[in-house]
Amino acid sequence: MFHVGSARSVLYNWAFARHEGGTLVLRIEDTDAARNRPEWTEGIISAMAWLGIDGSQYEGPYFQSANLGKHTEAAQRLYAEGRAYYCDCTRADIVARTGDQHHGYDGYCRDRGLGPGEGRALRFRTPDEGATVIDDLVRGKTVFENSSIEDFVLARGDGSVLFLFANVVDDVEHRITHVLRSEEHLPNAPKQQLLFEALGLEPPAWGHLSIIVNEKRQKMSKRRDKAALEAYRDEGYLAAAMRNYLMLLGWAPAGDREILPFDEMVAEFRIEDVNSSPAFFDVKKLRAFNGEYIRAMAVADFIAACEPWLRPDVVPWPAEKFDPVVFAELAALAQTRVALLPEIVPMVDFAFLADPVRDEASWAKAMKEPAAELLAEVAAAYEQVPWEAGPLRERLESVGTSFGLSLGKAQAPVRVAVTGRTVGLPLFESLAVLGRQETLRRIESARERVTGLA
RNA sequence: GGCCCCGUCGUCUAGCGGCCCAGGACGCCGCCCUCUCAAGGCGGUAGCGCCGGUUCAAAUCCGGUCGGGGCUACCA
Repeated sequence: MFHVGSARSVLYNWAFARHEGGTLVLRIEDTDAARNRPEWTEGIISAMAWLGIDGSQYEGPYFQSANLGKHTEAAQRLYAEGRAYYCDCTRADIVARTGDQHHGYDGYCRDRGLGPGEGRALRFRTPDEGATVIDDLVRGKTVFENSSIEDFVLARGDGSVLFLFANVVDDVEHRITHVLRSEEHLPNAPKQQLLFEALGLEPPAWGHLSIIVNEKRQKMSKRRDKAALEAYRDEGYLAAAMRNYLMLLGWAPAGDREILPFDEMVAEFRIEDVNSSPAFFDVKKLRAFNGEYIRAMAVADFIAACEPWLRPDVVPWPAEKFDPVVFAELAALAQTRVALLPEIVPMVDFAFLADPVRDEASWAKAMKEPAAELLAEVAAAYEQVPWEAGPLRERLESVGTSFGLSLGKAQAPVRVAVTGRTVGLPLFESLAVLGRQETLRRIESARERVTGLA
């Protein structure tokens, strides 16, 4: 699963890496689970590919267990140097002593001199005095009193190391220079920085990006919120629009610009300019951006982008009725009316359905007096006209006039008769594409129904 | 509870002591255009959480307060 929050970090990461000419390391921070859940990795990779981050721009996936030897080696070194000690306390022991579920470790085994053994965890001996300051690229300096940092666990009773520690060793292994991640990891930063120092290594530059929140201002969750990037792709959002929108969460290019080419954003982007307050993911604005990007496309590109929603197995009309030439003509008319790709389907379905859908609300609204008579007159007038938008419009307009109706009023019954709905593509162009025979058939069928009902 | 982070229109943001009785965008409202619906054009709506201080001058600096959030595992 690819969390939007992560997507955002990756995006920044990427922009930053491009800026610095670096490489992105894709690391699945899960020793065993990720191996058993290849779809996690695939999800991340496919989401990255969708956003335009191709395989040549990252390394990975990389699993912690691949570096097991180095992890235990580093842990042993810290133990040998007295920077870590063994502890046989269970969670229950600690709670019994401190009387508080939410209290950190109390340091009970600090000076008991326990050696390694089955069931004994290795804890880091946190400095008693002083403070650890995290100089963060996005939030400035944050001071953590060392006394407020508990003696956290480095390795479990079975010898396997924890994420926090494995992370540090892996960062060294990968020669990571910048750790850009989500704000929720900020409390881990001082612990890891202490670890770098204990290992005699230079800590990386930190950058903790704010989280993305839902309407309740809480961290987006995969369970509650639509946080998987792939879901947006499947709903018809364009990668370019998505990535443009995502870039604007917490950062803005100069000059009151919002929609601009990704290359320009990358060139202008500086991690130091990212603001540190959480942002709400506003789907309405994303949708508006998507519409802008769709309108900016060449018609041929728009048609190509619609393809996934035109596949025979997802489409509401019989596959053999689909005509790409007809679709191309209608698509040109639909482009300014589509904000999300799948919205194209109900706009053009009338052309490929044997009978148009019948939206009852539309019928009730449009098929009032004198609809039946008007439909009959229009049908008669359409028997002979040159079958082009201009003449079609003129004839309907003059029929309307004879009923004392404006064009706006007069077109409604015809529109509903032919397309089934009260709103849609420009009517006369649509009729021109549909053809005389089918248009007359639908008008006649609608007239009969209206008469029958009356 | 403890540690930490955050606080400009409903939302995303610009702003880094005078250019700001706060600019842009989405949303919303109105008008124009118009065969419906869009698109487009024009206009409008709405905000510096609060209280003190520093200063000739504060959205911008300082203190406090209130509010929101994150973390708090031998998970990642």
